[in-house]
Amino acid sequence: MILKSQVEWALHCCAILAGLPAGRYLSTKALAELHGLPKEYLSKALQYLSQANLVETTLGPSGGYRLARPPAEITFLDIVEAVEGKARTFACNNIRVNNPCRPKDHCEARPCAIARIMWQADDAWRNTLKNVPLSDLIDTLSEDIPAQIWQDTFAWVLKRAG
Amino acid sequence: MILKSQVEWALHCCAILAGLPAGRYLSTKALAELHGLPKEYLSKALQYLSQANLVETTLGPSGGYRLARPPAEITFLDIVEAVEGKARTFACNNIRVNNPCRPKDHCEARPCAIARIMWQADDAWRNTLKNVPLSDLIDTLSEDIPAQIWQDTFAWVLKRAG
DNA sequence: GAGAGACTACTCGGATACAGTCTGTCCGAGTAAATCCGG
DNA sequence: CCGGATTTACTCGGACAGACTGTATCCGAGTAGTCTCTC
Repeated sequence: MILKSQVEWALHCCAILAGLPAGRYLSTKALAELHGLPKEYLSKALQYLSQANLVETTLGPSGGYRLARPPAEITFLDIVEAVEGKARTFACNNIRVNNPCRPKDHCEARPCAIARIMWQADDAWRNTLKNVPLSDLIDTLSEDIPAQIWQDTFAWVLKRAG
Repeated sequence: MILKSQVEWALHCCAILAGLPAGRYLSTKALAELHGLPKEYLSKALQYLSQANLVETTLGPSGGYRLARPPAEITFLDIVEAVEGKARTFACNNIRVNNPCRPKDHCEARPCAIARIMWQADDAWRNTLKNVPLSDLIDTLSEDIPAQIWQDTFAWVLKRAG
């Protein structure tokens, strides 16, 4: 079980979009070049973000994407779930009902104990992601990345932002 | 991203094996019938458990599997990792190095900030699973499942345990 | 010079192929039990 | 009746196909900007 690479791409793109001046858009083409990714496929990841109302789009020349909300109001979980879906990572198929010793009319009161535990772990995972807003990532990145590169990057981006 | 069904099967099988009297083995065939699963494929899940030294095997008539350690010393994480592998759920491809504004000789001091956060969530997930020993599952199950079914099941199992 | 209309070029979005993993199945090597035979 | 060799039947383990999701790509619908023509 491994998250699709789209998740990584979407997170990186959101980090860039979060640094855009208000009202500016950035195209898929620019985002793809910046990260060295296949433009057409990255487009699909951004579509997921659009369908989840995390980003807004504009068409035509100088069109592209921008965040639909301030970075402080977008969490990692929002982005991950937009790409991966909201389904739990553990699917319970209720195989306990196949137990030949179980009366056919027996009705289970609670979800399978195994599923409950696996879902607790899933909740822990999601809660961690839910507690990290996109703005936190920007703060961390601005500490990690040397100021020169940081500035150059956004100069590069602004030149392409419509 | 969803865990493979083998994980569910392995957990259920371990729960049954945990209830076996010391020294008895239970065959794949019996485990498959009990859970209504394809015997040959379930066998592969049990192989993972065997390779991880969670269970011991014996061949020949009345052969099968038994736990290699007391249930209190086997955690959910042990079982899940035996089947799914120990790789993190988020793979960082370091796409930040493709940034055209980054000097080619620049060496990153720390892992990508995005990866660090995703790995924190992964740790939270794993820690939850690590804190649930198999013995806890047995306790929960014996509360959930009506005593009659519980007894019938283990009578059924013992009849087939070699 | 200003405004309206048509044109163009660029964008996103969905529909379409390819690959890798998960799922499912098969058969062979090996072993413990059961059987049979001799003492 | 007892002990040992043989047979047997059952087990696990790895090798072999099919289905589904993830990956990658292409092309069409639509729009914002630009240019041109008219007033």
